[in-house]
Amino acid sequence: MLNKYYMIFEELEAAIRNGKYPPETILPSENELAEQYNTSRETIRKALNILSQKGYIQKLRGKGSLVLDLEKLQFPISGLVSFKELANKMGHSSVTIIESFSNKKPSSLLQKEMQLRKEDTIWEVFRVREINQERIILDKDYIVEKYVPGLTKEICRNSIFDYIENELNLKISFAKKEFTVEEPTEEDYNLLDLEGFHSIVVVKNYIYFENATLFQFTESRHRPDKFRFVDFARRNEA
Amino acid sequence: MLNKYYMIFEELEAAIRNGKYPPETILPSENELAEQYNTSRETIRKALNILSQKGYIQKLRGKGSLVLDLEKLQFPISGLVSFKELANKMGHSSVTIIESFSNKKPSSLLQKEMQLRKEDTIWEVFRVREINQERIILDKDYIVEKYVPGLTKEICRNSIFDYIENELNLKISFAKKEFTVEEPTEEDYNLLDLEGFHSIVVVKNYIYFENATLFQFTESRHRPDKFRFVDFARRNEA
DNA sequence: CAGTGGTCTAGACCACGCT
DNA sequence: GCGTGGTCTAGACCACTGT
Repeated sequence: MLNKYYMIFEELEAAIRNGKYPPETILPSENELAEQYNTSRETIRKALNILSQKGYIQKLRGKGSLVLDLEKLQFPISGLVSFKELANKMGHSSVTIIESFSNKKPSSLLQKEMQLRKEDTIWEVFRVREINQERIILDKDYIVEKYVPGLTKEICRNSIFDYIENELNLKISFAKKEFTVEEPTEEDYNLLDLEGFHSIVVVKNYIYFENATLFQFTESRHRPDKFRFVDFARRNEA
Repeated sequence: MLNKYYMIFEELEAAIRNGKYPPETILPSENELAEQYNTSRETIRKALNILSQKGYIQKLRGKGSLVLDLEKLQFPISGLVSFKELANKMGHSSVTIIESFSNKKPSSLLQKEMQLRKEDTIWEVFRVREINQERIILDKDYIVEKYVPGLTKEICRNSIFDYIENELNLKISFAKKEFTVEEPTEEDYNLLDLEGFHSIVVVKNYIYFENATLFQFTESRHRPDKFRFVDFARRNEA
């Protein structure tokens, strides 16, 4: 990003992360920051708002911006993050196995759910994520071909998000996520290491571009013992 | 709220919800809205940003603010919502049963986790939520007495959040939520209707006031078949 | 009281989409 | 070229916290 306020956010984020501004301390005031970064107060406030939304700081009227304790509140898991990005951040040794890769007409259910035209085709990609030699996650991706052309097995072995954003230069913007718990299917038992488990966590993801077109539906099936989702929520997201 | 921008947000939200601005249409431009509401464009933009964060609209450069399909994206479940608020919105017939209500010294684990002083005491409230005559959810609340004095069984039968916000006039600000799946405990089997279920969804909630003090820890244990969590996430929360 | 964050303004320039 | 949203500014006034 080349925005001033986003760059300032990133600098402050880094400064908090590397301990320049430790938890329980107060950031320099908005006026001071405006001087330091040679900008206006409103621009500083945009940067601080992002920090606040992400749970880095709490603003205190008349006092300043309090740095929150990352240990207690942080979570690289929230928001829109791909498995690749996540595994990297967590430092796990992980392997992705392509179980199947095909281009087909969508099922009528999927066609309805993704509001596809009759002639539209999709990439169907099933991937198993192995962590420490155990098959933990089954990702079933359904991607609209006309929006994401040229997909290959090799790309799926890396990161589909990376391909979309850095090769195709398309901008992923928002997603609806839905979490439920179900009984494992035959497929789950075949593809994952589920000995002794009687349930599976299902995360359905509807993923949209900046222009509000739905281009991908992903069903992510997690072995329950390895599933953990952490979220930071503000009561009034003003 | 008496802020201009928040009132404008609420009006626009209502207008979208009651169909004045249907899905797939474009809102009046920021300049038009600024005139209509007799305010400046930046103030309008603050209102629109809230709509955007909540998944009501998608801003399209050069075009306008597109109204998104609530049916597809909405979910009164995200964020910080109490069971009471939720049950009301969903229109379920629900009953809250107080299993236990006591004031005690916290366990050493809880004392550490909530950063309490030696002399601090807590309210410990166990509540079972019954939906359609089935005991579905066990809520275990631990509330710091010095911050939330005067709690009673009767209040717990209604809404603790309501008491805190409207009687004590304290402002709940943010929370960290953590979702996992565990094996049910003896307690779960005793208090909930779990015949045939072998897992339980555990939601841990750390809840903070506006001044960043942690005043409540809640462990919410859900029967897996009735659990559903929906989230709307933007990739860059700017 | 001085300093902090919260709100609001009026105007500027830019990048983008459309026609 | 015109209208859209995206960014940025310089300044104002308010509410709150501390001394």
